[in-house]
Amino acid sequence: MSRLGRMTSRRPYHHGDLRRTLLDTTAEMVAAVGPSSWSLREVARRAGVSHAAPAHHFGDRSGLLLALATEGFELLCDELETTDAATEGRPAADRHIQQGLAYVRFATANRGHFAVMFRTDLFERDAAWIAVASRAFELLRASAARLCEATGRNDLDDLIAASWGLVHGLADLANSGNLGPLGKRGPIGVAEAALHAVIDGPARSAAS
Amino acid sequence: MSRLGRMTSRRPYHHGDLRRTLLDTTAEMVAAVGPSSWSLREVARRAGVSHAAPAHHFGDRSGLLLALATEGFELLCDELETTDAATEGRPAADRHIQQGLAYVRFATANRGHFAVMFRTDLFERDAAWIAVASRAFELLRASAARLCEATGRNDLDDLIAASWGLVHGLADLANSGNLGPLGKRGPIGVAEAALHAVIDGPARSAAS
DNA sequence: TGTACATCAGTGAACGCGCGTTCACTGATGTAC
DNA sequence: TGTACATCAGTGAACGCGCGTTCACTGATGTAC
Repeated sequence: MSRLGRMTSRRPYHHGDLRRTLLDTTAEMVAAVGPSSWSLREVARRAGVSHAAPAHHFGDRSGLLLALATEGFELLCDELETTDAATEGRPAADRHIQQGLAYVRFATANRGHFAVMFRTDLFERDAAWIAVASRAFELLRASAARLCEATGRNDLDDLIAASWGLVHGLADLANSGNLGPLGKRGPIGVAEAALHAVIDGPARSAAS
Repeated sequence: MSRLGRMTSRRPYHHGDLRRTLLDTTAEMVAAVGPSSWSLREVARRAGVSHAAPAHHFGDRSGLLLALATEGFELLCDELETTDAATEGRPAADRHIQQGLAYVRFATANRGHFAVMFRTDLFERDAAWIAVASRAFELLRASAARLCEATGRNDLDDLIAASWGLVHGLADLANSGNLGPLGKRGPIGVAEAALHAVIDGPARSAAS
């Protein structure tokens, strides 16, 4: 087979956007096999690149994970901010619920990222990770604080813990396939009903 | 050094309770490095036994994980049932909150088990796993149902999803060290406040 | 427009390692008679 | 109480494998003049 005959398959020496490709491929692999069982070599293989190439962009295994985790928080912040902007003018309780749903939406749509973001045993936290993780937390806090102010609640920290725990837990259970019969409505549906049941109180939930 | 001089260190050929020891050791390792990064050989090493010994009791790697996961659900059921018995006669809301705290207590006290129980990508579900996982779910459902009946709520499924998600999420965040400033009260303290804020409603939480 | 050179991105061979599993074995225990 | 034998639990050597990392390299790109 002549090399000259193939016009389109002539892979260039430089990849073009290898960094991006490696992040995407790793996210896919992590979503499939978890944040520990993927391998650098397999990622490189799927990206169509020699197994030593990733080192150029991320240093080592944990460098790639750190980059993925950081990107995850950025995507989460985007989702939260977009949702916040899109719900402007609506009641604080509604908006807070929508923030929670944004969390679940992000987590189920980006399973690879989500599976890695909080696994600080797998990488060394750096300034960028801390900054963006804090930013995500602040967005959540702001939403909860708005709700507290609107309703006269004075249990901000408890509301944060409850909201975050609830959406985080449901996202994790959904991603690991453990919602069982509860999951018939899909992760977002379950989370929406659960948040209503708990933020608005049972009366409203029952009425809906 | 003479072998005859040591009376106590004469390790017997048979271990005595190797199965138990392997489960404990694996739980420790999983708690330390996650449910994928532990190795059968290291577990055997720590148990002071040849690396081929575990195969005798669990077949292979995933067999050991399945056993650990199943035991985890048994421990969880124990915790829930004990707590349920201990709170007899108290109001349904209190009892439901205590069930949630039992979940968090179990998850933080048995991190290795908890990290494995829902990871059905790592082992093949068998009849025993399904049975005991269902039993745990039924305990949760029963507690939520009692609360619904006592208060006239008709959103059982939503209450289950909210409660389970909340405690599961907080347990996971606590175990991965991501509760941040929220975690100052400890996982149980956070969960208790969050459950109050959401089950009793904010009024009571604020008053406490 | 052309040439020299620095920089960058990706290669491929080599390394050493720990792993899971298999297998024929041996030491210990329990049971039948 | 003693002997034969089956069963069970653990051994240790061997296998083949995929892994992460290192390293000298080469192809491609960009910049200075």
